[in-house]
Amino acid sequence: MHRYRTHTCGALRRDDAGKTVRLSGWCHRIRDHGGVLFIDLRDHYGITQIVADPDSPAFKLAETLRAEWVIRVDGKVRLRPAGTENPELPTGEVELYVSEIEVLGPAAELPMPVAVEQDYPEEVRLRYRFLDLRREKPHNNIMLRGRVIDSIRRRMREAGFFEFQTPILTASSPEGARDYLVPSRLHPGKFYALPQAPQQFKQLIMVAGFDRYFQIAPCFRDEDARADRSPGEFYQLDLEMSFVTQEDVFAAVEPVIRGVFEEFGNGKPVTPRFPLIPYSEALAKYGTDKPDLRNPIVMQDVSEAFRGSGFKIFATILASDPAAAVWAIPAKGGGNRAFCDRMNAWAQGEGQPGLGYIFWREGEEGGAGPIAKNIGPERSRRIAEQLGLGIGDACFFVAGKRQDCIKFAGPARTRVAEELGLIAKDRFEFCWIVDFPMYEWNEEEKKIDFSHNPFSMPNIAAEDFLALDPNDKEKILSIKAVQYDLVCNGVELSSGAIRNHRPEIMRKAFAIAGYGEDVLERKFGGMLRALSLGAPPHGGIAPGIDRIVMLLAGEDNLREVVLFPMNQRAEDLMMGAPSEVSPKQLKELHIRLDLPRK
RNA sequence: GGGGGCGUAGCUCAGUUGGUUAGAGCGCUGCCCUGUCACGGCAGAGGCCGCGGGUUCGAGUCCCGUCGCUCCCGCCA
Repeated sequence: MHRYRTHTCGALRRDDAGKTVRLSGWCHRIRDHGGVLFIDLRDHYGITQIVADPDSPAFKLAETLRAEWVIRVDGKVRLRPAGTENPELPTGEVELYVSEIEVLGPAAELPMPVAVEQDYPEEVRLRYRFLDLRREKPHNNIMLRGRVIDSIRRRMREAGFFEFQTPILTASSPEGARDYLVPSRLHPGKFYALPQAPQQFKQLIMVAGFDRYFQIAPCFRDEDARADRSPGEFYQLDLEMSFVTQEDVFAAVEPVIRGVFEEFGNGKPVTPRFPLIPYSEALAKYGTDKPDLRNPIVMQDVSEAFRGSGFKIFATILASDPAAAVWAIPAKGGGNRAFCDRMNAWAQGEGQPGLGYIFWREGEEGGAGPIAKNIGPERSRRIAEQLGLGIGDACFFVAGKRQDCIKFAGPARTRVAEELGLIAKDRFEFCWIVDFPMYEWNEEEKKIDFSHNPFSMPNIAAEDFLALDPNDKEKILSIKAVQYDLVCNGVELSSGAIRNHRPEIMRKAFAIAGYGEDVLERKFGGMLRALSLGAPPHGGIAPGIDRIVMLLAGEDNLREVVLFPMNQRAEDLMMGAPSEVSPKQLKELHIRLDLPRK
């Protein structure tokens, strides 16, 4: 007989009755009736009921067991007495009548219970993560994560991709997020950086001729956390392909993502063909570049209905600024004053002056509410017509500079849909956001900046781009990059691009953003040299593994799908990271501390 | 760096307009209980009410500060 077990705690069935077996596991729950005692013995695979009574030689020891002790039990499998089977358990038809118990790992009083489904504070859960992970939900989430990654690897290999490892200790990169730095012992005053993403490496892999790269890649960024953004480190399905257009990347990635969501999405419908939505259209219709398409509300520009109207606030805004607009958020089924007032109060809570509205009800086809009174029935009827609204519906309005009002209209659109219950929860709605602007205007520094990743290819002919006048601000700001995002249910899953593989275009692109040749050489010299020695056109994308698993697990916090997450302040409460180091270690690294005074 | 929420027993939480000795459930200790599966019953231990200061005859409760956790903004693909 094996030292610890002949079966797992999820294995025994009716057919095993009569066998003498050995199980090991944790005491999940103990029910001591005095004369008969039950232990639910738990391991990774399941739960089996152990029974002891005073006739058993193990009874005395059994009475001393407590929750979460690890024990080994020997005994005979028997059918449970008729009427006492537990249909909730796969092993519920049988039980193990115990003859011998060995305590393998006793447990002190628990800082948090394991066998209870309840919410516990993050601090306790993270400090005792190993206990938290024994619980069913966290345990299953982590197993789901592993299965998702297995499936992704299989799908990527089948699609002709090959997995590579890229360095963890690398060079600090000038663009993007703050780096995690690692001091060099051999090179006083110099530092490695942990990669924010293997961006340059994967491009170099393409230059090296490997054609199709992927990696479940750890990425490190020293930025503040959010619920959907882990502090410090996270994983991406990083991939890159040579000789491809944007369409080729979509055609490669979309089936992998869709397949994974269909495989692990518990039957929830997945968008059959991910629609392409230009960035500017996404902002106009949904008020965000990561729209939740489960929300059916589509916004529209209704400026014309307010221009020169009796609603002076909006009319004045429109008259005073050619860039101003009035944005409409239609609210089907929201046609009552209570709802409209509630939304207005919400907007005020968000620091807005309010949220103007019209609603339509029986007998007031010309619209009700203060705005309708001011603009008159003709104009409000035109608005209803433009947005396809009728009796029982409402419409909210946001006015101002386009960018400003979109910033608020997006959350308002979400809020309206949530309040009215318009969001179809049980589905995965995907889309590609395309045609991101290449540059944006930096108002503070009065200069042109890259709006995304500087490695993206501009979406105009090479000769036209090279011929651009760096002072032609309007033309430059209108240029799109071959850059795209993958969005699901309002969560940005991924960002990618067709890369700029032409050194002269790269030089021009950086020059427009105000970077001289010397800066470019210093920061990206290696990359430029690689691109000047025979680089294939290439592009890729990097879907976030953690966010994919988060969506599939139905969680709204990344920490629920990360094995050992750090807290919001980027501390590992269990391991005690970050920690101070010895003076000797610092000396070796040529580092002297200069701590902030407190 | 900024804003919101929270902080009471090992854990989850209640605690009235400021008023005597701060409560409940789970867990823990002891006792009872032979078919439970969130077993049940009786008894008990366990509190710097995050910390510091203030107002008050009196503060878990009100005010100020501070620390911690969390959500958001900034930041971040």
